[in-house]
Amino acid sequence: MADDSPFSSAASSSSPTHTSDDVLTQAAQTRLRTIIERIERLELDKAAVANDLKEVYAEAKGEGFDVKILRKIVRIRKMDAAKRTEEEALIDLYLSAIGGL
Amino acid sequence: MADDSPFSSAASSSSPTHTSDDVLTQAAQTRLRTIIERIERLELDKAAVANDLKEVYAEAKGEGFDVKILRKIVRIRKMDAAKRTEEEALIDLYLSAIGGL
Amino acid sequence: MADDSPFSSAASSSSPTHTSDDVLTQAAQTRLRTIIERIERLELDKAAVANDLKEVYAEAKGEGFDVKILRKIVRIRKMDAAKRTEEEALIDLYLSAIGGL
Amino acid sequence: MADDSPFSSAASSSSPTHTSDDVLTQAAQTRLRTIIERIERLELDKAAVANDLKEVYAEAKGEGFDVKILRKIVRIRKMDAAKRTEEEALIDLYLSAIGGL
DNA sequence: ACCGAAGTTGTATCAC
DNA sequence: GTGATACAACTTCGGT
Repeated sequence: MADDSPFSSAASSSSPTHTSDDVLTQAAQTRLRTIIERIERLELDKAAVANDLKEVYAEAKGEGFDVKILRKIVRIRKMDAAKRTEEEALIDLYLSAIGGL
Repeated sequence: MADDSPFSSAASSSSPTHTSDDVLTQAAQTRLRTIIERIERLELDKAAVANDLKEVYAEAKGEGFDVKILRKIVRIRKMDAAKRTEEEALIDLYLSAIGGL
Repeated sequence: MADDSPFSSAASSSSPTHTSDDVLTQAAQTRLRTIIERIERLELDKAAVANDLKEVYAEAKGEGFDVKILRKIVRIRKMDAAKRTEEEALIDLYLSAIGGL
Repeated sequence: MADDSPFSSAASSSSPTHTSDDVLTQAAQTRLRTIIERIERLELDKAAVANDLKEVYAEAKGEGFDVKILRKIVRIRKMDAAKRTEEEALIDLYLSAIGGL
């Protein structure tokens, strides 16, 4: 049961010169760096899209639409009817159980 | 596989006397009320603390301190602390990843 | 004090032919539809990026990297960046507080 | 128009020995420290209350209550009737404007 | 499959 | 009133 996974045991710091990281092979370190870079690149993309969304909402707001309501619309359209009904029923139930609003 | 959770299913209002549902047992209704009360009490506490904070900032402002700067200092100090915590957690994680200490 | 914002007030459904309200002008309705579409398109993009991220993590995991550690590293690096930004902002604030540079 | 506010102009660093902070008088520095401490103390309180809340919800969940619904209940009770009605009306309006769900 | 934790999103408050 | 910031809620993900 050989173990070549990057984070597993294997010995460390042969010398005090090394501040860190000789638990990982050179290859694994490079690979790790690549992975982190890909992730951070994707997070940038994500932020960009999020920003675009913000802009659309801002623009809509500028034209007089109510952003809060727009968001609710989008959310409701995403949610299926059954779930919605069920949730409303539970709310009513709880409310009446504690004696109304 | 008994089910004694407050909702389950079961039908409602056997009699018109009850404005509220009795899908929840009397006990569950009481319990629910208690929970809601505790929550609402805690939210009051929370509001009180928030108010105290506002007052401290207002007082500081009255003495000529720049609130925006104050907030930023507090924020940076919080970030410091958080980062330290995260770093410690990372170390623990590394340690466990290589098979405990 | 003209009001050309999409909602305002005004009454509804002059005729039973219309299932929907005509409180919104035809133009506003079209605009609204366009906005919703743009939003939903962007949410698709967002989901796609999120999916790519998941894949990178999954792949890394397949190579033996610990996902939790990876995430923490990314998180700490993000905090670093944020902290640096905050610190620069603080300096600017200090500078303006003492009357510019 | 004398200016004795802590953050205002006044000259600085007479010597390179001082890394910082002689823009503020000794008294102001002490005062600043006190303020920061009070703020951080209050933030601890705030965190404690938030934690208590979490516990109440967790406990309720343990007894079979649906946390999501509990939160909605609390929110609804806080929100006044008028607002709620208005919001629902707007949602219906928008929905019908774009031709239903 | 569930549970707890983390991240993300939406909302409200506050200062300008 | 608008933007920033802080708060709270909901969803997702990884682990068990």
